[in-house]
Amino acid sequence: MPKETFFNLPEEKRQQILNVAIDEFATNTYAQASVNRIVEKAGIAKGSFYQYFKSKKDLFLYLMQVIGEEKMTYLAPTLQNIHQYDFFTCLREIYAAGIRFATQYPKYAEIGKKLLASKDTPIFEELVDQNLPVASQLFQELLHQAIQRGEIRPDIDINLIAYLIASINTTLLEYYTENINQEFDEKILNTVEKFIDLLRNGIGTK
Amino acid sequence: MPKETFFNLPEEKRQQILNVAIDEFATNTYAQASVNRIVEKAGIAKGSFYQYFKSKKDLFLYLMQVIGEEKMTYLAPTLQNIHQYDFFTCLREIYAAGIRFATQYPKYAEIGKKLLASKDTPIFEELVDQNLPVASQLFQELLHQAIQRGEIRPDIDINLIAYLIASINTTLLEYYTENINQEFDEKILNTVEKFIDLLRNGIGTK
DNA sequence: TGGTCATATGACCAGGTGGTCATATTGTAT
DNA sequence: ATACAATATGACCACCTGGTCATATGACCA
Repeated sequence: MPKETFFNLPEEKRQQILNVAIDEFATNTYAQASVNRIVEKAGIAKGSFYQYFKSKKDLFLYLMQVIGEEKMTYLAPTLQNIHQYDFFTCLREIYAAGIRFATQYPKYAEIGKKLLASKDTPIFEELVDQNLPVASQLFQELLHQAIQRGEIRPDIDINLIAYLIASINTTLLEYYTENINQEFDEKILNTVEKFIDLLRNGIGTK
Repeated sequence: MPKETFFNLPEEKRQQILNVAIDEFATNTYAQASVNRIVEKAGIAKGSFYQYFKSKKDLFLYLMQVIGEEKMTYLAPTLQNIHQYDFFTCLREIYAAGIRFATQYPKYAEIGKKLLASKDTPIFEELVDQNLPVASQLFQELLHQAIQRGEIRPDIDINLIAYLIASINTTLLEYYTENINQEFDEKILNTVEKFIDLLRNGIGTK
């Protein structure tokens, strides 16, 4: 958590610092991101930075919290109605929410991607420790319920499929940020639809 | 390319240096890997390193070449008989070859994974420039042929599915290195089979 | 005016990085 | 034994890193 000094800052300056930090972490890994560059771009003294944050890690963890909360506002509506829909509808909604989030905050998505790409680094462990519900676990639960309701073949490997579905989320995002920049939601969601169809005919009851 | 001096080295010493380097790049990203650590662990002087290699990049690119060649010997048999089998058999063979390779040389696989995880870094561009045939392109071609032979629904999005299939390769590998260390080939290949089944019922002609 | 307190500052630190280079050591051919 | 080239060496370089700290600034209050 940032120090009180940071929250006492005028709104404008605080946002400026956060924006610069977001840029830095969206462009570089946690390890490669540089406090020196951040203070330079933000136009503050090195010493000031350490009046606001305990450390580079402190800033990053705070950023992750902000991003996480923001993402939750996108996911919450879906997660609340999760029992009203069948598995594939849920899945589509979750993917769609993720894509809307990434479209709205591409830099946040980039930071998340960079983080996932750098597992096995200390900062990653620290984050999942305090942020237990990894995506894959959510999908495992959904799959389990879907099987009980007879929506999905009971002979699938839940762990594997959940892992696959979770990673496809990232992959779909990557695919679109690489191949089709700035396209409209419609076309993106159309692709999600295609993928869900593929998945349904694969693991759904016929 | 390493300097001639490196290749004049006695076999044993040369291998020792390579092994240490492989360890270093399997444990760290290219950016995080340290020449200082390498020379220390290899028991050679810093100056000697730069008698053998033009730079850190020189060593890494050479390593990638060695790894690439090694992987090709695993893939070559499959790629040669590529026209004799249907799409899904080809796919299974390619996945299987990849998994056998990763089982045999887990450190090579780790280096490859680290590299893929750090796209958008200069070294990555440099590598794909001289190493054109990215996996996804191979799958695109296979899909195209399979559609012409009527093995696959013609209405799929080839780009997307190829990208998905390519990335699943990495994902499957990750899944197994994370969840089931040191299992026997049989079980791993069993999972590949499951996944291919899933894919077939999704995009195959019924 | 003087005192107090939160904040701002940048020189500085120890420790790392990739890379260089003058010098020392070795092997070999004469 | 001598000469010459190939190789080995580690002190050194400039530059970077995250983090510290004594000092300066300025706002508010008495």
